[in-house]
Amino acid sequence: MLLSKACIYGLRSSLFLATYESGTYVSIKEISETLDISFHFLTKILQQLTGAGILESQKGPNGGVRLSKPSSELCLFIIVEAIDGTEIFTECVLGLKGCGTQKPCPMHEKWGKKRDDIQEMLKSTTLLELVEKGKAGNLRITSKGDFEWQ
Amino acid sequence: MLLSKACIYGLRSSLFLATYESGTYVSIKEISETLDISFHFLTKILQQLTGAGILESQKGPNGGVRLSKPSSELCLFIIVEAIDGTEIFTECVLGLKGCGTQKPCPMHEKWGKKRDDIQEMLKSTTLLELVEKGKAGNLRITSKGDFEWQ
DNA sequence: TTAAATTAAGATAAAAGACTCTTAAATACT
DNA sequence: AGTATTTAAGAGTCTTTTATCTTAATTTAA
Repeated sequence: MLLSKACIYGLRSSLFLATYESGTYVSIKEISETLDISFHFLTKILQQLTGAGILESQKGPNGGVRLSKPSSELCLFIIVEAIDGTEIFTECVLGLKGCGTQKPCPMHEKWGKKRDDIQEMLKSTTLLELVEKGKAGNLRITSKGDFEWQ
Repeated sequence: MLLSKACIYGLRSSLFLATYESGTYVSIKEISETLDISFHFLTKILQQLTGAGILESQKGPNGGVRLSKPSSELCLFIIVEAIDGTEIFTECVLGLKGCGTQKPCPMHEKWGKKRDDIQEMLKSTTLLELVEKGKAGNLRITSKGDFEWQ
């Protein structure tokens, strides 16, 4: 698995938040129920995103979390970075520490290209783009597939 | 991490075995010491590769393991497949079960391409190719980098 | 100003992955 | 035959990830 579960949940939640009108807080309970993710676990993950400045949170009734920027300005990369870090974009496919152009492994060049491709993809894909694609094709963001795009 | 540690150790060991003259058994102890991998853990991993027909094993003095085929006929994919399985080449980047062309997620197409690229790379890369590359450039297959190509 | 709603934070538990230890089985060599 | 060497196999431990439970802090609204 390329991304941790925490990271995947963070991505799905961000995508879900991007379907809401900008500025409205959505409670974590609602997110966790809609996306079928453990509430307490999700709370911690979204705290990380809040800490990273990707989300804003509000306590109390009618509180919740929301995107800190327009969905057109949020790419997948910064969410992955905030939760899983950037190590996955630098680490050696053979697990060798310090593998790089200085002292590479035999796979370094080939793997480096694929890694960079993935990173580029995550950087160039915005939440807005995915929401538009999702709406247009009625695509899934839950395992059950019962999510209705607004 | 894309590949499990077990898988990485399997790949490194296979690469190491490919530096030996075809037919010679190499003891797991030697592999584990050279590549700095826990002996008992490695034993199990190599048992998996033996079970999958990628390696052949021989018990007793002067026993060990060896590649079952010429290194030119062994690609990285079958080693990954034997240890980590093929799920990594089919699973959804958002973790949605059953995500596919039938009922895709918004990332399905983009991620599918990257996944396929990686699979293609692993299928088209043989142990021989990596050994030749390693010898030519004195590249690393250990973390310490103290490995000497024969 | 009190009660309800909600995120924040810490402690705990369960599951999975990574690694270790022990014993058994097979084989070669003396 | 006996002994040392080596893989095979099973049980057990440690660590990280994933998930849960409990309590605290904040905020809205009646």
